Amino acid sequence: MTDRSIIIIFMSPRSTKQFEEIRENSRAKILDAAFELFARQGFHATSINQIAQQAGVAKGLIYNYFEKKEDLMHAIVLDGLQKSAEVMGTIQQAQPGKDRLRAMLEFTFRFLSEHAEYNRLMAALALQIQAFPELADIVTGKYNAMVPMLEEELTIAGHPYPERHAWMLAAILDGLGVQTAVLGNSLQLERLKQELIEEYCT
Amino acid sequence: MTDRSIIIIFMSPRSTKQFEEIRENSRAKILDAAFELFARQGFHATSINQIAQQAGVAKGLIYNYFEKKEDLMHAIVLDGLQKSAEVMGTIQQAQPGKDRLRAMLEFTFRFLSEHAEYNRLMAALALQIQAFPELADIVTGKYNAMVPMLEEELTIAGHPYPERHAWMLAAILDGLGVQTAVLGNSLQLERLKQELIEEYCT
DNA sequence: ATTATGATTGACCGGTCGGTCATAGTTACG
DNA sequence: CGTAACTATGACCGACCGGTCAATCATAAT
Repeated sequence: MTDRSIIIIFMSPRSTKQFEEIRENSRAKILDAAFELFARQGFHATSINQIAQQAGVAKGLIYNYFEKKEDLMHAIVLDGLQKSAEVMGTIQQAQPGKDRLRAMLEFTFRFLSEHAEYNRLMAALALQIQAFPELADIVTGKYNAMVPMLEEELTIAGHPYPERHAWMLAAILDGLGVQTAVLGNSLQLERLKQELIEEYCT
Repeated sequence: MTDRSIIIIFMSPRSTKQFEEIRENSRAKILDAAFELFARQGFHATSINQIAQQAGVAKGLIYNYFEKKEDLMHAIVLDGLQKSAEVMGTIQQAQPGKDRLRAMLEFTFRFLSEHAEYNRLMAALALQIQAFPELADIVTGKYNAMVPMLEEELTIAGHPYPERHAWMLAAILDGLGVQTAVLGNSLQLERLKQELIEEYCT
């Protein structure tokens, strides 16, 4: 058994790190293209050829990085969930109650306006979650975690009906997701945000 | 030019009325199948062959009744919009203000639980409305009409912040649509309805 | 039985789908 | 330069897509 590191150092045309960079770059190009097309047209209406073209890459290369078309969706969704989980982590540093509630609302509204496409993708996924069984538990889990979290913050904030308004707030945020997807930027998100903050964070 | 009615009366194997019944029956079978599959799997994930099989009909027959696959979607959506418009017409008979608001909520919640599939179909359509340009104006029109209508009722009902809560209420109802699609009947719609009524109709 | 009428069928069409794979391209060492 | 190690290509595959249409079926008056 030869020492693999020596083989790599002495025989490989590029360093491991160089290959990793190349791979990461190609993978990102493919995921970006797939994300944009899935969000705009939906999963089934988007073909692998389209993704390859948009990414500026040959079709076959996609299958060097992802086994099936479905795996593109998985990677996109999991990436997004992880990023939003990171943000939620930083939000936990805010003072519980009205401050944290405000931070959540600020984040959600910024997300709605800056990442409308991801929002649309997730909404479409939610409606067809049974077609992506490997994502089903994760997504429904996030859904179910939302209401109790809001209820706790409302309680701390001293809201008179924390239970009732927790699910209302959750439904409002989901509904805004759909409405931005349908009506686009004709929705005055900034104004709505201020009114929600006034209603729940003052 | 021969008299066409005489030709029909004396030469046709079946009366005009019989033919109409046959056509209406077949059309309904096809639309029912298409509706169920579109709602469950989405438009692009559903093939004409599948629809034909589910309807118990040959593929070719579908094209006697509808020019393109898209037209099936159009017919389904327009049928649904018309039915809901009829219900909304009867709701207008209720006393403006809290009574009418309650009637709207009762209808919406009954619709959510009894026609969850149609709700899911419409939500999915809303997210991809640009793929059905002929429906875009109609659907966005319904969307835009919702908030002012709620605002008027809230005003009459004497709500302190009718404008703010009109869009909140609209968002809540949209959000519940998504949530029922994702979480199914684990959502306790009846309880949520009672709480909304208590919040806005008492 | 024949006929006219319109509903119904399913083999068939060109095209596109997701996915494969033999081949080519790129680079850095010996 | 030749070779090793890996990325990248696109022609190609069988399956299935939406859509067509000549042929068949069912009926009821003659």
